[in-house]
Amino acid sequence: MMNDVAMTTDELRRRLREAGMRPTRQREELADLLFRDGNRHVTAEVLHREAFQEGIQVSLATVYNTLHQFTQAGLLREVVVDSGRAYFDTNTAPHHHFFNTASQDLTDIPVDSVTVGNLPVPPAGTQIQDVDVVIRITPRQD
Amino acid sequence: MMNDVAMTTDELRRRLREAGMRPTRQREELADLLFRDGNRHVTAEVLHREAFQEGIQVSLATVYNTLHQFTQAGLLREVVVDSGRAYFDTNTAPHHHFFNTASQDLTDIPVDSVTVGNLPVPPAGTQIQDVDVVIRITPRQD
DNA sequence: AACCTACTTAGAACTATTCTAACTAATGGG
DNA sequence: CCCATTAGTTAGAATAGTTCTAAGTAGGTT
Repeated sequence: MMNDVAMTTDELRRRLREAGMRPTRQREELADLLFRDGNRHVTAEVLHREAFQEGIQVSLATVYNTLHQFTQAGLLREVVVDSGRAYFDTNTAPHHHFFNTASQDLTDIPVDSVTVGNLPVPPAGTQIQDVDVVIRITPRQD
Repeated sequence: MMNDVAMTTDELRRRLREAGMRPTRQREELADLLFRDGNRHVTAEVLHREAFQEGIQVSLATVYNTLHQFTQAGLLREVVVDSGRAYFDTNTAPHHHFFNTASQDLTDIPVDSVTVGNLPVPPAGTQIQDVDVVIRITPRQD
């Protein structure tokens, strides 16, 4: 199944219901912002500001709740690249990230252009959950 | 040069001087905690508590300052694995990490047991600074 | 419509971190 | 050795990001 980021309203409602969530105005409008224009990487603050600018009335608390609930439901994925704020990625397929430390900008790395080979054996009593590769980049000084 | 984590007082003083820092009691005692027992991964809170337990008088502000200054001087390296707190690693040689999401425990992955091959070309105008691999692990459910 | 329960919200609370500005200590010159 | 200079330390305030609380609101069901 391909990661069809642009999602219809019906598709979204179905997925919310499957996850035990009611399709509320706030969740639908935030989902529209998140999924209508292809892959995105947002923080709670950024999404909240963007909603406000579009005239969508939603509190910051609801933005946080929604981001976490969507993540639980598999609609989003959290990406850890900064020890001060959480980023959420609409692309839930396995892939890795560039993080521009100067601009705080997070972008996807095309799946096949990094290969992580030769995975280590996890410590006794544990199992691997995820393998995250973050390539930190800076503006090039010429 | 190998990463000689256990550092003599003289070696430390030299490195502090090189980085333009005076060798103060607080910096020397924190350095001792950090480097005397091989590789460690600490948060500011943890190091501060540990110092307190050993009878070392140092404020939390100084712990933060010291961790950042040591990082600047190349004695430590910050590892980003949690969007809520910063971890610092005494091992500054290139290597990657396991992060146990249940226990919040961070451990090194032996250098050669992961290979990241086939690095992608960074976006125009940028250059690669670091490649961080974090393998998130959980307790195994049997 | 009425009821139940999930959802949203403002604001308070909390956690990690940084800042401020007053004191203290290391260093170097006389 | 003492003083002046400047870096460093500190308590506490401030800030940033996030979560919590408890009161009101709105889906969904009957």
